[in-house]
Amino acid sequence: MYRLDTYGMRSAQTAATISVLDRYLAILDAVKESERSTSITELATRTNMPKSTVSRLAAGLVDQRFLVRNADGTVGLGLRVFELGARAGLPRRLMTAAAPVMRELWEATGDRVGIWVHHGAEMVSLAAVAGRLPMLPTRAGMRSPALTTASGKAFLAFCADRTVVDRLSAELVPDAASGFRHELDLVRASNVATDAGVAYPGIVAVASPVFSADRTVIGAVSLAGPADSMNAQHAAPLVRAAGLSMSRRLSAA
Amino acid sequence: MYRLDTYGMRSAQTAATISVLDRYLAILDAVKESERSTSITELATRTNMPKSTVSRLAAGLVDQRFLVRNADGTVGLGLRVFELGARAGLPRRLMTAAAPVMRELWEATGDRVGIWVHHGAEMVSLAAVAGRLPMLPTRAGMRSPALTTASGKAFLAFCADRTVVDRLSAELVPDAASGFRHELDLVRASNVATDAGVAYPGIVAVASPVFSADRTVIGAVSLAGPADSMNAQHAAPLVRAAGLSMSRRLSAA
DNA sequence: AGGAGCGTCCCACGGAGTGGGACAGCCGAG
DNA sequence: CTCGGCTGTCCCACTCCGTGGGACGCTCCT
Repeated sequence: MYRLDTYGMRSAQTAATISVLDRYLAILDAVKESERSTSITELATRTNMPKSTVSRLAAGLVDQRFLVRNADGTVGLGLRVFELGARAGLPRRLMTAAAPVMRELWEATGDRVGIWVHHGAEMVSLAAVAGRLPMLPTRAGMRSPALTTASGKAFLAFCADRTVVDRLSAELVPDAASGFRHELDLVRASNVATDAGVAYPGIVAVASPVFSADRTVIGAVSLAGPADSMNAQHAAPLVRAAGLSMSRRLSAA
Repeated sequence: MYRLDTYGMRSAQTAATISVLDRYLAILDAVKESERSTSITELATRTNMPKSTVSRLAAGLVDQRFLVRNADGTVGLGLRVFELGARAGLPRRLMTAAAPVMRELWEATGDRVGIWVHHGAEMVSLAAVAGRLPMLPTRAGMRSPALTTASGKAFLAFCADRTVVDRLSAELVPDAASGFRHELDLVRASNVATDAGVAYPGIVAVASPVFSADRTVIGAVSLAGPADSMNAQHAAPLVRAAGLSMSRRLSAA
């Protein structure tokens, strides 16, 4: 394993040697990705591994209850991943700090409230409170593109790591990239980012960054509602206040 | 690897060959178990592995963001375990079915409400409400002994798999075991189990089973409060109703 | 400087993981 | 009933990846 393959390997292929861990996690991811429970054969195709290997590895994961085996032979995510996930430090701290604030925001607006953290090219939802009106499936563990969503922009605007922003905006054509930079400037000035139906048509979202004690962004709080009933201008101060409040509570603890 | 060691291995030791997966998961568990973030050396002692091995394996887990590396070199659980955990099927379905009911129960009583599923000799908490936000686990992933807690007894009383009950009650001295069986009979008759300070001193808990569509128990809902301010007799009907309501919602979806 | 602690890296060794293929069970079609 | 196609599992020779003692570099104390 290991990042550098000391001997140059010719030919395309995947190469770069795959460790056992990669295989196990590929299986877990494949299971996660599929909405319902998954058959071994399906996993084999999705992960590009021999069926026999998947069978063996999956059996190991089942033994450890990272997967559960259903009566029909398919597998789903097991209890153990839940136990682990529920203990992940950063999400927990953010969530406990955010919970009461999210609720206040929800009571004040009735719209969908969510908290997000950044990962790669996406934002990962930690928790969401459903709004009263039309619902896109928003739930914990869900991902949304960082570049286009309000929460993503709120995060990126304050992201200290320039390389992250550069890498993401590299996918844009030059003038879109400069427009994007400009937008981030505005976000920095106002502490709120907005998305008016770009990421999800008909839905307006407003988001504000959340900072940890050392003043680095760790996520964003967002408010989203139908374009016709929600007013971004009106919501902005509320969301900004929520972001600030979460940051304060996070530092306090 | 594999369960049966075909050749008898003499001497004590651990033996029984340990697979890579076991090692990885031992590390994850060790990290989970410790409240705060953990050093590599500490993990090495806790898991009984050479430091060098732990370092390498942990690095792999960090690469995959199953662990996060803090500035001081310690590690904690990463975002990825959270993402996985948030998608585990059974907990999710139970939680979404349970959330509104838990909230009602909380509003009616003000006491601590939790839902639990069974695993081995313990009950695992899926979610606990102290605040008003549904779906925000206060202390999810926590474990309690199945034998002594209200939720454990509520589950065991209806557990179709006799071997589970037998195996657990095997640890009791004979007359305690028969007393336990008798108590389970009462639970079956009333649909509620009670624990008055045995598992946790000064705390009274009442629990009721939750059934899936096929009428098998999958967990329990519990209500817990301080012994002096909570009345088990009074709470019982509410908890029983909550259990029924959850079961109904679970079958409906 | 010296020492004690940490985490990482190196690399010869060997056992653990690999996966093609045989196999058994379960359907629905012929 | 028998066939073919579909599952998931098991076997086992081959080999490659994980192993871990020990060297190393680092940061803190004393």
